[in-house]
Amino acid sequence: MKLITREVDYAVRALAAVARAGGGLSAAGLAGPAGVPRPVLRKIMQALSRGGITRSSRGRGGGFVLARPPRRISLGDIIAAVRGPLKFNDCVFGGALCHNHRTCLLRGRVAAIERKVLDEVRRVTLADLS
Amino acid sequence: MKLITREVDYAVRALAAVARAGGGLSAAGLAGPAGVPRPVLRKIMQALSRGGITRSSRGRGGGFVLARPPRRISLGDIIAAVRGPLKFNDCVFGGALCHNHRTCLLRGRVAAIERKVLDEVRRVTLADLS
DNA sequence: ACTGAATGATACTAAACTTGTATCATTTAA
DNA sequence: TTAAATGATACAAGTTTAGTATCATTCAGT
Ligand code: FES
Ligand code: FES
Repeated sequence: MKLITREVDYAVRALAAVARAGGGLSAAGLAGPAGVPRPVLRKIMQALSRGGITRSSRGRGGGFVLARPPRRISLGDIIAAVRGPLKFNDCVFGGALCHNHRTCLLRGRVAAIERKVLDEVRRVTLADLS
Repeated sequence: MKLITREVDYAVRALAAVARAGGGLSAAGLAGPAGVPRPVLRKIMQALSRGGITRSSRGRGGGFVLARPPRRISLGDIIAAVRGPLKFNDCVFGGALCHNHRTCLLRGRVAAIERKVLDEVRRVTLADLS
């Protein structure tokens, strides 16, 4: 039951490195020091760019920069970009027609807990993590 | 990223049924109405008994009863019995010798969030869910 | 005693998700 | 023109979750 997957952890460390560096960093430059397989980091950085957390420049000398200051990038943003939006309360029967949807005993409670967790992960920013 | 797995959901519904029934209920008696595969429910009930949430009696006429009143059975207890203790912050590198353990940026933060979630799931009791 | 209904314990298969790998296309600076 | 970089995808391997199958053990009723 992981809140933080390995990819999220990689993402956080990579972003922290980018923040430190100031300038742009390439995936290769990030993977090496962090001990992350290069293709994996590439995939993660691509997700972060798609999610609007970094901006990328292609071609020779290209790389990644933060799209906004560290203080405005939250752990929640990072999780959302890498794994998709945090959803604790997805119906355990795969959505669609859940015959218990109305009488579900847990749905509301779990949704409430999810909201609190969301608050927490949004409160932690990259600035706190550097 | 599921806080509640299908098995936990099954467990909650089964326990609610046991609570309603007052007396003992067999796995067969529980599985049918809830629409859960019988062997699956059996496995879950066994886990709940091992976890001290229900007490079982074997043999003909046997079945399960709550080991304590619904108000004293929390969602946290149920999750722990069925899936093992809730751990959000397991080191994403599988524990052992994590070369980042000391410098890990996330560990403390995630542990704090985990504690809050634990508080929440412990606050919700079977009585609330029935 | 015997039988049948029930749980205890385990081993196994199948499906879903996470993690890591591999390619090819596109862009850009030198 | 070339080499270094990202974009986009497809694939393989590993891990976790979900479901199935068996056999052993207990116990009430006859
Ligand atoms: S199980 Fe589908 S909503 Fe609760
Ligand atoms: S990655 Fe191992 S402790 Fe953070």
